[in-house]
Amino acid sequence: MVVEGKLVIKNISIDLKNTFECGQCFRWKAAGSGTYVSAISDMLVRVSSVKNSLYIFWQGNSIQSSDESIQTFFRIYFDEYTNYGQVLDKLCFNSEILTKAVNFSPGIRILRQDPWETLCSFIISQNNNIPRIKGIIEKLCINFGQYLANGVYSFPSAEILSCLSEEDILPIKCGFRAKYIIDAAKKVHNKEVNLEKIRFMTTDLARNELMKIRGVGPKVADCTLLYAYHKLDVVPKDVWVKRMISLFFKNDQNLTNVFGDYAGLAQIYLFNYMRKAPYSYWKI
DNA sequence: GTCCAGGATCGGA
DNA sequence: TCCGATCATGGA
Repeated sequence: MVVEGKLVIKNISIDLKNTFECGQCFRWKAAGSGTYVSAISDMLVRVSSVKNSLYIFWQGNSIQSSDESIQTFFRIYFDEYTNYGQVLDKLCFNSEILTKAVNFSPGIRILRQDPWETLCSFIISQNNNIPRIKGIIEKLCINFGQYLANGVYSFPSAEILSCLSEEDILPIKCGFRAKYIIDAAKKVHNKEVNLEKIRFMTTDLARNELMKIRGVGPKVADCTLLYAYHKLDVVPKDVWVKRMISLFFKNDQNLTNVFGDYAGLAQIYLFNYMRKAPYSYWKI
């Protein structure tokens, strides 16, 4: 049985291109005319934004949830209730580089993605580049996910992947990360690492819990905390962020003691700026 | 051919 | 505790 629904969120400041292509997620695809398509859970989802309204359409095959609970899910997924304008104004007030970054790519919102998909995606991200990360995740979904519609597959569950061996996932060409994915799937499925309990843990405990998985270090754990669990103070430190800090901040400074509770939000704007702005924009 | 990519692990000092 | 080599893969 096909279930469909739609939701319009009014008065929300969001730039879909900047939000979906800033490096926090890997599966939203441009579908023309400013529209983006992806799979969330077992739903095929299509979104577009006009002026200050966000239009969300979904269809699924076996959705148990009520229409109302799905609407609530999307309001939280797109972080409707955080006032980005107010927060960013405050953060930018004392930071010239962040002001440039926000002006360069405005409208980035930090999504609340599925913890398992986020964890698995950032395990794949290690020592890798974004185009290839997307390719590997795509192959993972095609091989082991469920076909939805329009060429879109769901992300395979930890349960599905926990039954596989490293050899089984050779087709996705993830290299040395194969053993990490399998270990993560097993530990998440048997609740040795309980992704639901992590929601209620302090940041430090949650990070240590995630790092019980082989191939999950501080960076992968922090990306999961920020992009799935919405810990907005967490700053994942990759090569770009380290590069940026060495260029624009003093030795004893880090993004946490400059931007406080929203350092992770500052981080995604700065990360995106460093990667996409021409060198002449941000060079000293 | 070499270098690098949203890093983590391992062994040796 | 810290440091360097190594881990697959593919594009530049």
